Amino acid sequence: MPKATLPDKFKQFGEWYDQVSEKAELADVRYGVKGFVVYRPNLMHIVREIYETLERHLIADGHRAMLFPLLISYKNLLVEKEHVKGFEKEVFFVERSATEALDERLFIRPTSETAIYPMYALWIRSYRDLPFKAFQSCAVYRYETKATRPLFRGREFLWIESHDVFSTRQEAESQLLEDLETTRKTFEEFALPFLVIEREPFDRFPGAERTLAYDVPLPDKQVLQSATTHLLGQRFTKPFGVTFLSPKGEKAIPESTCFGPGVSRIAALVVSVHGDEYGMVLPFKAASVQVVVLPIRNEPALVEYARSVTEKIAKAGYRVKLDDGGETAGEKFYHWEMLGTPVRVEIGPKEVESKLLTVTRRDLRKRESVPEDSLLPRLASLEKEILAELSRRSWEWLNSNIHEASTKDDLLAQTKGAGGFIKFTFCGREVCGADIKVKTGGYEVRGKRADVEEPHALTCTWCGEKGVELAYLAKAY
RNA sequence: GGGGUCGUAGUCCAGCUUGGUUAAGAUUCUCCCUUGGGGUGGGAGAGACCGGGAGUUCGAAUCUCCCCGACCCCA
Repeated sequence: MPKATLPDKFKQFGEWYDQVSEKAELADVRYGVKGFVVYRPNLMHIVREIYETLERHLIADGHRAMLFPLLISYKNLLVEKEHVKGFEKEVFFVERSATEALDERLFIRPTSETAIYPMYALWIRSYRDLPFKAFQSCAVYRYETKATRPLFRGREFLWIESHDVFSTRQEAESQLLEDLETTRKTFEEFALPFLVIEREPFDRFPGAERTLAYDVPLPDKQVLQSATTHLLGQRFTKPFGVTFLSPKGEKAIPESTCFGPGVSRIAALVVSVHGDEYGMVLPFKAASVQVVVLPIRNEPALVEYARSVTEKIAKAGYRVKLDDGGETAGEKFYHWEMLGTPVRVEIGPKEVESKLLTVTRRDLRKRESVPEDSLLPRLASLEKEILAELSRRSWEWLNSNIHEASTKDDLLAQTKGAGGFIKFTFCGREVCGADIKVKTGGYEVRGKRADVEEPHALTCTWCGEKGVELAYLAKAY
């Protein structure tokens, strides 16, 4: 029987994650600057696929790509007060070259509102320019003081930020739902689950009027926020002087939204949610090698047949690799399992003789025999089956981590036991949320479901004041 | 923000208490032989200015101080 390569990710998630990151050659933490990691090729493939998917859906939703500079004039930071306050401690400043002070103080984008809105003020003149929907794929920088963790929390991370401007509040509101769709479709392609939760007023992005967040529990049952979409209203358009002329010729201030899917974090989800004790488990979409053809021994007859099978698969459009290295079969199995390669075709004397191929799927680690003639249709069905299986498992994982508390004692007990999300009736008050956090050892009110209405009790489960919503509580990254 | 633990080949680590030969082992990597349907076995070789700096000393991986970094616990 094959031995597990990694620790149990549910029992020792930190250790599991570090090891898979190293053994599958994902992020390299030896770069030597706190909060900054190197994205190695195996990780970059996943990252690029996530970018491709998000960008495809954003473009289908009417967005266009753009790119703003990394550095922003310090003056821009002062324009919107609440925004500054929210980011103050996390902003990197650029104030000098090696030999002299800069003419103008600059800062590195922690997010790009302050770079983008002054330009929008120049570009947007009339209602005909609206809606204006654009995004950029880039890295942003925040001086995190808490413990950093590769991909989950870094001082540099990759994301997309879309910044959309509308004539009316209604259009802006509905953009939040479009962003939800973009997230839903993207997550679906990577078999990832999520809960879309509207953040409490006291927990919003600095400057936002509404914030929807996409939360996913990791194997240690702490919750990761993977993306957010914000209704900014006139919060930025007004101070940055973005205006438009209405059809009647009246000057008006437009409404805006922004959407920020965290590509680094989504990549971390792909690794963490699907992975097992043998390494990554990737859906076809995320895999740089989708099918590996593996001669069981390095003998000419086997390699030759394996090569013909490889070519056939390649012609059908799959990313396929022939592993004709000199390692033993077992070593190769472990290697490709660590990398999460969805399908493995094993070629030995029996296969050459019978043209009956041995096909192993990574998600279930099960072998089956497939006649060579049926290989391509079987790959096509495996692609769907693996995605469906990973999706089934990951949603089951999410759902099994949603609990409900009807009394304060119940809530306290739950926070000590199961972890994950705990549903409860909340009064909506910040002081109550703060009290919960202190007394439960770090559980935070995430907010209520944004996609469905859920009935709540009359009084707050925690403090007994009037209840306003069914909220979700979780420990978060 | 507060407290704790730890930094020795790419990786995991012994040595440190009690300073003193060439810093040991495993894994990894290269080559040879062997083996081959779940990490074969053997041999040869490569790889470490012991996290950085300063100090104590005839002599520092080992003792002292500062800095950097990592991990864990608590707010």
